[in-house]
Amino acid sequence: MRKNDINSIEIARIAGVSRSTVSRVINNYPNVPQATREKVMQVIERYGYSPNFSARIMTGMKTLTIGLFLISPEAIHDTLTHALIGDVIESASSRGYYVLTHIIRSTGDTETVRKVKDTFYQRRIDGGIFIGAANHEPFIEELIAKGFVAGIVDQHLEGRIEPNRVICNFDNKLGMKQGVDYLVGLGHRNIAFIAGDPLRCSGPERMEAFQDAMAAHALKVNPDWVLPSDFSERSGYQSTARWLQSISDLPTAIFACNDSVAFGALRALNEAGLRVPDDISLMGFDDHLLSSRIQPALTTIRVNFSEMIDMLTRQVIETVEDETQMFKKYVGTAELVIRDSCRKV
Amino acid sequence: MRKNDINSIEIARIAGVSRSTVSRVINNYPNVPQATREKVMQVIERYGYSPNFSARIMTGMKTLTIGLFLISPEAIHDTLTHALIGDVIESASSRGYYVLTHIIRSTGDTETVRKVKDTFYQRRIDGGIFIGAANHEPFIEELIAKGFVAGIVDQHLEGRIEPNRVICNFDNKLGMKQGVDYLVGLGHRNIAFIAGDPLRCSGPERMEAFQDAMAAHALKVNPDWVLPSDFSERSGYQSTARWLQSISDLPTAIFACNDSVAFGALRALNEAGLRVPDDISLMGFDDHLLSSRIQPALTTIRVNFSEMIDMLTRQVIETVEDETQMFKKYVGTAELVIRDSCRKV
DNA sequence: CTGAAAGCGCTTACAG
DNA sequence: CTGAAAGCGCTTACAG
Repeated sequence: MRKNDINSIEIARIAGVSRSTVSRVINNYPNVPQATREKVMQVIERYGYSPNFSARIMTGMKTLTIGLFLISPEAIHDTLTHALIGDVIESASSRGYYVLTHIIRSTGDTETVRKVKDTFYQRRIDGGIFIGAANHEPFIEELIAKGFVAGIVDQHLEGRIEPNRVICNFDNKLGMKQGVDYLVGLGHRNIAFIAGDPLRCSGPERMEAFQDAMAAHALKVNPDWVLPSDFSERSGYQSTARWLQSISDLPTAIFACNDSVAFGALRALNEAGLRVPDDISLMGFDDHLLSSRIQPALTTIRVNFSEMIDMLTRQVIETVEDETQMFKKYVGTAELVIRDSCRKV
Repeated sequence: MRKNDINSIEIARIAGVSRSTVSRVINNYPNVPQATREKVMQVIERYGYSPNFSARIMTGMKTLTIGLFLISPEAIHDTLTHALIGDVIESASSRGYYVLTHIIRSTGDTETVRKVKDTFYQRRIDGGIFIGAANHEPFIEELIAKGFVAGIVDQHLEGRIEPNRVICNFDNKLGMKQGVDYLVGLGHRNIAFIAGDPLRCSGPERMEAFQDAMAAHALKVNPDWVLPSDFSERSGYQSTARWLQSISDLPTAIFACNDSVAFGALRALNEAGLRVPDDISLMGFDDHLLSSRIQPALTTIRVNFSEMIDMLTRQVIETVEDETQMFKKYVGTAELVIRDSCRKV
């Protein structure tokens, strides 16, 4: 009772043809006369037959499934990540693809990594998308080397342009420049920076872009004012709290590597009795869904995650379907959004 | 190069045993001597072998995959739905399960529904979870009748307690009672209600609970003050805007069937020049992530979606793994959260 | 304890 | 245009 108990051999018998012909009809082979095709189709419809998926895969057919792998040490309660997941599913579904998702708590967990790799090796998916990966994550590189198609968010490897590699980024340089220009325009000279995860591509990239943008105004970056963090609200909070206790001089502004970190920093600042923007200005990056809602509304750099994910998903699918595709990289633009968290000094 | 080119027959040859034995080792059969087991395991490790997934499924093994099907006419941009998806993935991943997701734009789209059903019939998944389904959605009932395990959010069918049916709800009666009691306690007598999707279980259920709670205070529900809607912000907005133009008397409070609808209603009220809570009080249901952030912060009934989803996912997996499980239903509690959108009259 | 063989349900050269 | 047969890679009674 728990199986679709009719198979191609039954269909063939009822239609009075061979399984070969049934298969040809299903797979739209051109060399089937219209009359035969219709006769077979009628039987297929009548019995609600659809070919067994696993059996088809074993013959090397596509799975119409894209893998989505989230690399995240903590439970995923971040609205932004949730939205990214939704966007992948949305984009893939609209193209008739299923999405097979799994969370990788740690890339050091060999069993989970193994399961994820098997997903490719065993052809459960046609290609995969990775969110939260370190730049140059070895097991992903291994998959790419094996020829599997992989789409990676926030990744950059100089010179790696395999046709089965699809990557996407934002224009961090442009974004950081706009943010720093704006702060400098407000009169800020002493600007702290909360850095992102050094292992992720955009961590060092935003940091470097920040330094370049400062240098363009002939401003120095005070090493005591560069805080470590990892893109999470929690670490933004902890890092800022610790830093506030350790320093004597305060900058007039803080540029956080992203909005989540800015949320954490804001909380730490408030707890230390500092008001934003009256006592200190705070700038984020990403334009998180909540950024316009918090108190004070966060001035930030807007990037378009939905568009990026849609592009990435689309290109992964296109690459899967047409192996002659070339290396693809998407770089989303960035734009300053002025709200209430920065003020003139 | 694109396949895991070693198979059980090769492993068997190298280890000097038969494929049968390799299979027994992999599947932890008890009747394999320790020495043999280790010999085989070593070869498996060395070659990074893992059995082909499709081939295993064809022999009737489990897939360790749960389906997640979202029934939603529009693109999913709702934070709450995103969070639900994340929770399913989180819960399933923590139990070693993959999640196969697909969006169903319309249950009238026979091709998509067919693809979803095939997902069960072809054993691509061990069981499925449905979000956004109408109460008594025929194709889901068909799957349950066939013996597949299905977990359904927001569903209730009197007397349907098949062991492979898993459902979850919130205590709408309790929630509505608390909300109405609170409003009445603030002096409100004239309370409008924005109803949810009549096809979904909690639509009529919340409506009825509202009426019961009103009746308990001997209050009548004015039929002109019952607005249709479908749980979406858009419909909350449209319905409220239209209603405001059509009526002469205003109630002193509006109870929305959920927070999204309340957001829409709030916008319509503001556009009509009405202030919440000064001119009219507004109460939501669900405690949406944004409810504490909006202006004014929304008074609402809090339910715990994460816990509900985790429970549902867990029970679906347990039912899949142990067919002797009985019918399971989860009813989450509901609790009043007082914020700023309701005032005394 | 272990191997040979059947069986799962397809697709696709191959031969006609 | 179409069928018989091989092959995909497993698992699991069956027989020993």
